Amino acid sequence: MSIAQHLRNVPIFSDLKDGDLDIIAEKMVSRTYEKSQMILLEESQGETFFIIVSGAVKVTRVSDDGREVILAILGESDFFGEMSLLDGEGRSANIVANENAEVLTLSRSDFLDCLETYPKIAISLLEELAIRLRKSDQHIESLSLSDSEHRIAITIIRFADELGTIKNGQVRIKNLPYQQDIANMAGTSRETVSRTLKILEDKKLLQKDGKDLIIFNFDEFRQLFS
Amino acid sequence: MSIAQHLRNVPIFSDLKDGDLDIIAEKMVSRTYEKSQMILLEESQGETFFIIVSGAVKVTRVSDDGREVILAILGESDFFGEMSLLDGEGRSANIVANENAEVLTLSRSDFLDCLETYPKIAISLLEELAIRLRKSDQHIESLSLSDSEHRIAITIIRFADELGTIKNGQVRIKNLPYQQDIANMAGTSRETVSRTLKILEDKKLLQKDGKDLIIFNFDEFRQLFS
DNA sequence: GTTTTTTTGTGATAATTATCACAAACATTA
DNA sequence: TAATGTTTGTGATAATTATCACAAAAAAAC
Repeated sequence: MSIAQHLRNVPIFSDLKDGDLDIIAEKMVSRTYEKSQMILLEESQGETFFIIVSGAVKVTRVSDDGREVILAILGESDFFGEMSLLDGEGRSANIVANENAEVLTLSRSDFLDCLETYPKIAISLLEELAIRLRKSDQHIESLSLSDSEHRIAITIIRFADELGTIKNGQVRIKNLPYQQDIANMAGTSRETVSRTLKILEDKKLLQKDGKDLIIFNFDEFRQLFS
Repeated sequence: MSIAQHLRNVPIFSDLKDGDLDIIAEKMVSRTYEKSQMILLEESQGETFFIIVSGAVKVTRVSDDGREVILAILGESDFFGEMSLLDGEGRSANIVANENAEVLTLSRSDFLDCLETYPKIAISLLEELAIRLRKSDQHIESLSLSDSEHRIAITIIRFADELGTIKNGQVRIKNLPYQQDIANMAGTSRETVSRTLKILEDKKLLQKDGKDLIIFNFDEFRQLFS
């Protein structure tokens, strides 16, 4: 698939005409990263905008003593790197390839030019940031008010929304992330994730299938926990 | 002060020329709310953009069983209501007047017109949302990784940044919010806030002075906890 | 197909923090 | 100023969850 064709799948570019897409596509550069490779380091100057073509990355913050919080796991057609381009601050998070990943990059100046030239992109980006802010707010609520079972369930719902495939009411999350990653997202410990997944299985709400996870009735599951 | 003069203090409008400010100012309507009055209700359709002229509001989410998380406390020149205007979803949070408050409002269509007409506003708004997202990320990190003492200290730092006045290295937060509100922001209990404030006083890091709170050495305090 | 490494499962224990129950301090109103 | 309502302080206890320490299972490397 050509770069322009990839761009068409990215929400913030989807409003543009083909010609405009081509112009932007020409400015983009493709890069690949291997699993576990660091893409962006916190505190470094942010000078690039990224779009994920394939694979997945995790957005993390790491505390002084090395413990990690996962803020999000992003997949195909998601983008990142815009924040420090916009507010001029340094990076606020690390980005690591969670699987082998192919990305498209746009330089700071080309990105800002884009916003000026195509106000529609700016507005789409506003929409996207509003959605992310909303998700953050939900995340904060969940961390503040819920016990670990709920937080873990909500984390699973986020994975299902992001990475899952639906088949008559049943969701399959292919390649469920490691328990440690789930824990780092849910703000709990790896052991608690292990125990809680078993509890949810005992309650017949979900089931492990190799590396995948199946949620039997996703609507019910969501209603139960969020 | 005229409406246009107020607007000049608001970051997202500060780039505009006087003439443009006047045009926008004409479309705005002033409203006042009394302490504890609900300004926006979660789940209601979002049709208005708000700018705070005086007073303060709190942005909250409330769980089914009535417990509240405070996402932010906003003051003079802050704005809110943009999120559901942008992504078309219903409100994600409640807004309650935390003190008597005067606000300016702009209708959904006038707000969106503004973005189209003045791309600079859209870009400033992007910057502001990026800043808020960054703060949310920090909040998530703190809830995930820190113990209650740290979370409470970080909450105090947020208040100091938002509401405090500096005088030779010492910050005074006038009218510190109730312990219950601090608890709802820090994701802990009111009693723990009470006990922790005492611990921080014992450590000679801060001191209560009537309704105010004084942080003796703000730089040191920030360094200790964030 | 072994060996080695990584990931997951699980018990026992410790640490943190919530909750409950009041008392004290402070504000507000009568 | 007394009376009432709110907010804060503090002990005792209970509940939740982290941590530690391994064993089991699964995956990757040899």
